[in-house]
Amino acid sequence: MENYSEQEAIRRQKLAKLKELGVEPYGEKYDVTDYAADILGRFGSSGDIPEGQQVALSGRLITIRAHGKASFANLQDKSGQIQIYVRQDDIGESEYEIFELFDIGDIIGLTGEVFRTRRGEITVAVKTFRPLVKALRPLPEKWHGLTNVDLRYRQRYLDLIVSPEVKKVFVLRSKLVQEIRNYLNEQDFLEVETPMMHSIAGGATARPFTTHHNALDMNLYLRIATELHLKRLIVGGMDKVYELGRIFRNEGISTKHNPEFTSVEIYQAHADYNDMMRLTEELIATVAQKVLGVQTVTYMEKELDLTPPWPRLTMIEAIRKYANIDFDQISTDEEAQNAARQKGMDVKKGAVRGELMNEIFEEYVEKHLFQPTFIVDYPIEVSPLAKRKADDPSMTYRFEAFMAGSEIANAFTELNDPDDQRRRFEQQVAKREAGDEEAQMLDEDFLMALEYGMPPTGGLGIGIDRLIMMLTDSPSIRDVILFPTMRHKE
RNA sequence: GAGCCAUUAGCUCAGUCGGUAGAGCACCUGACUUUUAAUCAGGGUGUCGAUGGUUCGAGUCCAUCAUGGCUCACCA
Repeated sequence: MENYSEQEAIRRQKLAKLKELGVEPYGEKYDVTDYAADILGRFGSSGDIPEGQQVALSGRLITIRAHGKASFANLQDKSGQIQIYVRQDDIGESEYEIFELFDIGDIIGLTGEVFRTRRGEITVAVKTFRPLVKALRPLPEKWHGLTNVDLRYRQRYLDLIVSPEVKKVFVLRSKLVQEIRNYLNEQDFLEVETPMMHSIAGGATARPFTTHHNALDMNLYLRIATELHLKRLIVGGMDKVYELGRIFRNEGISTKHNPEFTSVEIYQAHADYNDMMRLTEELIATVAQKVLGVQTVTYMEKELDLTPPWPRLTMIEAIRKYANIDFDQISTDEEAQNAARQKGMDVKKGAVRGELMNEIFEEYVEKHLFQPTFIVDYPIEVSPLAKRKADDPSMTYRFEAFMAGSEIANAFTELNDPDDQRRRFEQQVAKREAGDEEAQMLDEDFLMALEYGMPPTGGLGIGIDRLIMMLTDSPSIRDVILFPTMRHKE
């Protein structure tokens, strides 16, 4: 007992007392017929409540106001809270004695009749009740709730109990994800599941997590993208597929990055990146409309208008506009290096035009892209899986969508020339051998698939967590991930 | 990985110049049968993140470490 805090010890004493009185503190399933929000909705904010409105509900006691031989309390269930009223005269002395052993945090089931108090609050006058579970630890304070972010993430269940707005975000997340699926399913896309453990981590430039399979004595990577497997399915004739699921990248943690995050990748044969742009803006606007009822949301105190069509700007135009550099006038690596140096950037030896273009874009342009914007046509050096533009072989049919200064989607007309793909992989391997741990690996098996022939295809990836951030006005990715990655605490 | 900040009761926080630890909520005792941040009277429940050091004396000063947040770097 000496390890328990005073409050825990007292709760355990009450637990023992309940058992002494012949009451099982960990009750069986309770037959619930009503939920708090439904009851409140049924009777409105004023007016008489007819007699005989019987209800049965269960939930957690969130506040208790004892007045001697009667008590008020608030009961919280999945729908919200409702006040309950317990009177010794109504339930009898021995039952009231049991009720007095309840603490904030306990879960009980009860039946009663709905009435309106003098002050007008809809309340359930309890007739019968039963303990369902005794809480052995006290809940966080009712007024300030749980604000210690460390505890909020590590003990998310407490955050959910005491912070309705936190719960609301995760309910919205669930609905938004469901609507993404609905939208894609209605468009005749097929949801598939591909391996999460890869022998080659491909489809993105990122450092993977590694693991090991004992029976096969084989090292495996957790996937960093779903791309290469989904394209194999396109080769296989599954013309419209998507996968919505977890991706793992062994990189930094920030308000925009969690080591595991959720993406949806969508592939459509006989489509190109223009089709993917339309799909992106329609998909996002539609799910916002369906779940939030609007296409204009507030993010960080600014209006974010999701209504299609979103503006399209080539990367070269965007750089000209925000960084005042005209890459149409820059054709060599040396000229690009000079332009970057003039901007005050640290230019690596041997940096090439396409990489510098991308760096300048990320440094000077991205942060300006608050309203949803498509940045179109990316340099080939940073787009090893995208198809080369017919009219400019240094550029690809690729776009990224930006919202609130963050990249939320990446898409291209897929590269389906296996020989070109092999050369691009080989360039990545060379970068890798030069020490770039994020450069891609050569996936021979994927190249073989391409050699069987992949039809012209548009592919799209959307970062679900970031999209949810924007749609729920959440400043940190940890606000939209129930259990964000945390350091292990001793 | 770097810089800055934080860590005190179950929770939210104060703690002055280094002098034996404080408040609100929660909790305990008593009163109270329509309250609602219930009220009234009483009660402080603590390894001051950890370990060293300085000092007669450390929550407070110094060092190291741990955890978290923010910013930067990396990344989506």
